[in-house]
Amino acid sequence: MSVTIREVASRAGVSIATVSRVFNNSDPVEEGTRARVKKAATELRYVPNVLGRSLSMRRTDSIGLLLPDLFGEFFSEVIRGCDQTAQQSNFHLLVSSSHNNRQEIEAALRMMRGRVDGLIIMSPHIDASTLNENLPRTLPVVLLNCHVDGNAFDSINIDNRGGVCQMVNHLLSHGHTRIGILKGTEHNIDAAERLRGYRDAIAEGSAVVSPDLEVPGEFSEASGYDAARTLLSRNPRPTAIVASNDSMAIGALSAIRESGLRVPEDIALVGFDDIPVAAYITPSLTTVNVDIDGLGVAAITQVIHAVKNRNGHAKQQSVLPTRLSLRHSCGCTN
Amino acid sequence: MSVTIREVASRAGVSIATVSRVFNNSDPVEEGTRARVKKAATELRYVPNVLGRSLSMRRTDSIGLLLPDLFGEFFSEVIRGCDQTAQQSNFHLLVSSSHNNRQEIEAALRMMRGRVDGLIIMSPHIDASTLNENLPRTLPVVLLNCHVDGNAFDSINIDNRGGVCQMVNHLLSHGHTRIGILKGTEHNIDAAERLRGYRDAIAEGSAVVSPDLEVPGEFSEASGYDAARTLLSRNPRPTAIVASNDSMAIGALSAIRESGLRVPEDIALVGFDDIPVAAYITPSLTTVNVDIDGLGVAAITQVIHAVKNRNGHAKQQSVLPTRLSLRHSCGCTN
DNA sequence: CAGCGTGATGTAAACGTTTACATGCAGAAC
DNA sequence: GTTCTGCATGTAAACGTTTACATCACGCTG
Repeated sequence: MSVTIREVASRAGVSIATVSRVFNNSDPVEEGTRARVKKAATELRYVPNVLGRSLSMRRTDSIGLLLPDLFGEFFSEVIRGCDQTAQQSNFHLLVSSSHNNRQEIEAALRMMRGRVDGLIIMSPHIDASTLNENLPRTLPVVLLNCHVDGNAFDSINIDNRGGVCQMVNHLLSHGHTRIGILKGTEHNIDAAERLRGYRDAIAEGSAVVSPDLEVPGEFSEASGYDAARTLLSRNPRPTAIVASNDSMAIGALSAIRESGLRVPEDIALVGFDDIPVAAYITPSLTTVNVDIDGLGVAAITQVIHAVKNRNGHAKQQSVLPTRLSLRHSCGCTN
Repeated sequence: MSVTIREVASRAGVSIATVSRVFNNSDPVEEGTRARVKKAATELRYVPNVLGRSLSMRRTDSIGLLLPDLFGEFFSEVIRGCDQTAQQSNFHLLVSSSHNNRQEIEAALRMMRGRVDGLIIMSPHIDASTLNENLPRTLPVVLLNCHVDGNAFDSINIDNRGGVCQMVNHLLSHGHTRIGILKGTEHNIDAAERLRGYRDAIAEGSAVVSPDLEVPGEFSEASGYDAARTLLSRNPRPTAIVASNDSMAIGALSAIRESGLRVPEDIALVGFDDIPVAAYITPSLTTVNVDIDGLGVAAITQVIHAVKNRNGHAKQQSVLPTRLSLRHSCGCTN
């Protein structure tokens, strides 16, 4: 029942083409006519219908964002980074989350189809064939922390392995040789890469290698708490613990306290992500810093670039570096 | 360049109407024709264009979600609750965030127009006239934690005032009479209501009333840290601190520790929201529990109900109750 | 004065669907 | 053998825009 371009045209005594021209500044329109059209439009409270516009122009000015299950501060930051950057370029964000298996992702991909000009996908469950089968080849896609082979798609990854390597080396330099890890969610690519960094650095540093030192978890505070209790019951006990993310580290800290041990005096503890709260807990958490906000910004920038080039640009795979945020929980004293 | 219903029709040797009927199960189609159409569609990898569909059907199957600046775990939870519930009803979520003044909100409202069948708005900067001027009267809207007079819109609010009242009463029952508050972001309705709860309970409980005990902040860990330092420098010092949310409480905890005081022995500390991390910090944080996820679920449920009734239903204003999560930081020992 | 460019506007065909209505055809009822 | 009923399908008009092309008036050039 909303007012259309036709009603504005008839009230202003012009054709619909002229109204369109006024609203898009696409062709010169005489000053008097322009004023009449504008007047008619405001009187009728006319707002152009985006659907008709999109259908005609074959673009939607929206970017889709496919996320896994949301938790913690991490995704707030990603979404914030994406949305702000998108807005600056006059794009909108279509967010869809909680896709935890291939079927759900395929459904989500099909849903997005036609609704968006480009897509950012952050999902551990995606692979190249799923993408190729469910997406038109002309749709720009940026993969965020996905594990997809080849260079057919733009991708941005965090240097998970490198970050953990650095961190383990740091612990080694503190003199630790028996270092445990609280693993992240199974089949999650971040979790797998962080574990790989741990194993590589442990092996290279000639520290103790033992399956007993690797405990499963799933990125939440609760699972960090449980996993740490398991690790603390090992004999001999590790003298340092690497948590696969900060939330798990916070859960672990609680478990360590409960068992009567002190951090970092009796046991060192480190995390990954550097979420804001990491600096404020006691002891402050040594962790691997990731520029989360920057991740979202980079992804949007890249996908918009692709949209403007009609996906004809050279695809680019990049890895975002990480750096250590050294605080107290590892035994550093600054 | 994507394949349309017309190409499927011609390949299957039928009219476009029949193809549409097959895809929508809207009218009976003979088994043989149906099979031919399906075959042609899969061969061509046909996917119906949602824009054409929406234009014709006059619905988009999307719900808009307007949020203020995102921070912390809170909004992740809200978005998660909304998205999951929306998906169950085959709706999508169009998220737009970071609207911190009236102009940005109006722009966002206009952007959403035509793109969504219903709208959830969470913004401290909204008022009834802004809504009426920028939205068609037929568009279902649910206001989340907004401060809009009258009963023209559906709304869901958290019982901010009641939650803080309960909490202050609890502190009074611990024997505290000099209780400070770290205030939330200025002009934010949640912040204002929580402050009101504090003042009312303090007055009613005959505790110390003083402007010195109210310190400004803005809902982040950093501002909680700063505000707590200010409060600790008061003479006499408060024996209990109410933070306007958990993030501020965490910042405050860090400041209190630095000053050499113990929580809860020397000073009690409480928060608001009950974000997951609250249970895992040391001492565990006594806070006002809000069913964040439930907030999103309720909002989506209500807006979808409105969409299905073409916004002709009786509007409903509801207040979500809160309850205390008693842990260690207030001096409780369980 | 013929011819021509130019600026302002209108006309109508896209864009990809859904759907009311029309058509055709087979079998049943009379 | 009509007429009626009902099913399967086709036709064409929406839905609300943008835009290529056509039209027309006007002033300028040669």
